[in-house]
Amino acid sequence: MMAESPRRGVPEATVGRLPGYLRALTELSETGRDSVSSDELAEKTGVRGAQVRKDLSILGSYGVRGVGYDVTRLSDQIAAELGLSQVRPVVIVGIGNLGRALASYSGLATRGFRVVGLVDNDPAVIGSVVDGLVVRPVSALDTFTELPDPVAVGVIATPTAAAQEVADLLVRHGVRSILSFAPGVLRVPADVHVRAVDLATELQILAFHEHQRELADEGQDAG
Amino acid sequence: MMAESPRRGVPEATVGRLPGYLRALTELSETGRDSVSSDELAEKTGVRGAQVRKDLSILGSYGVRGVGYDVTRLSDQIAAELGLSQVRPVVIVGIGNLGRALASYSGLATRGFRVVGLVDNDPAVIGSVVDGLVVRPVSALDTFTELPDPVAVGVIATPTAAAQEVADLLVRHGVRSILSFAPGVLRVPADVHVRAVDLATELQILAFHEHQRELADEGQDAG
DNA sequence: ATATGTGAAGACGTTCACAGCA
DNA sequence: TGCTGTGAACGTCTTCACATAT
Repeated sequence: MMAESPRRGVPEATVGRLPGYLRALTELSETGRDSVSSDELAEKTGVRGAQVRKDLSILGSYGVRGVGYDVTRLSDQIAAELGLSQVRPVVIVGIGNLGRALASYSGLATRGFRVVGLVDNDPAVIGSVVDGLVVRPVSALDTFTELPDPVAVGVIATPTAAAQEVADLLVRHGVRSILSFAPGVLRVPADVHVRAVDLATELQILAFHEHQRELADEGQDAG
Repeated sequence: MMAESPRRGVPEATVGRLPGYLRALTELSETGRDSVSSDELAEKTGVRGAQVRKDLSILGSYGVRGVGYDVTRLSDQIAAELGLSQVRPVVIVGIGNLGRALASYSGLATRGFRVVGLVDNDPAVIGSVVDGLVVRPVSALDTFTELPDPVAVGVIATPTAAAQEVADLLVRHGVRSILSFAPGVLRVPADVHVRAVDLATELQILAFHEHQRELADEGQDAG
């Protein structure tokens, strides 16, 4: 009745920090370091040492007491946990400035992904070459989703008005992970994962804190 | 010694949802609706009704029992809470594809912000016009930070290697809110707020869940 | 001596369930 | 009757503190 594997269900909060650890470990590896302590890893990723240890212990990781963690081994383990042992193909829909920025972002290739498709519906853009790939019409989505290794992640970089339609299209083509840069909630089946990044939301959160400081300053001046 | 206002310290989780509520309310307002229930607002923002009510009660909001919330009034109240009663000036550093995408994103103007400065260090880019603004050299940052209404938020859209340097520069110019699109942790004084958006991190989190489904599928086939 | 791994405590966030009001 | 506002229950995440291992 119970699971027998060393760890069951990595907490979402931990999952959110794994990419940061992985990035720090990659940097350490490039500078030739082969061991790192939880406190140093914490310092490099902006969390506390105890948090790092808890996170890594959830993965069933083996550090060495009195020494630290083996950089290469831990790196491999986190990559495996994130499913990055295989390179994951990505398709970008909407090749405006944002789509272009994403297409040419080298951080993707170095961190487990490969952009295999660029799609747009603007005839003026279709056929142009961006970062070595020809932009294809939306109708060509099959090309990328019917491969033996089908596209895993769809990125929506279209105007807001088209986002839901594109999401529906991606879902119909079997894509189960979507990263959207459009504001608003996308309606998708329960087995599809969506992450949304919204610039205005981020700025508004910053504005809130800015505003709080203003209130605090006023309070001090006039209190 | 103690605050007397109706609410002290809005929880960070609530702050993170306020922009979503605001967006939904703006849409409702545009379609002429003047009242909305917590359940409807919840449905439009992807949270639960009880969550909406809890969040709004923290703001000291007045809904009407049996009826719902007044769209305009609630909208104004959330905008005020987020410090959006005044338009906040934004400067974007790094005018590549990403910087351009941000500069021409209409969602900023409609949601409380105004891009007042574009800055780059590439002579080939300096002097060009993007979305009605001339790109200025980094040395011109003073132009935007020494106004009577100084720049509130700096956006870092540079390559990774330049991000920390730009952050230092922004801080030196008095900017206390930074939105960074570069991977990695920026080192800033404690009174400066940083929010980081990293594409690769988002994709890796999606990859994790994709991977989990693969494991689940295998387990079902071979279990 | 040094740094991991982890139970226990504490802080934080969400959901329930219903009293209270229109 | 309908929907808000909220204490209380519940669940999740973080931090502490120290036993444990090298």
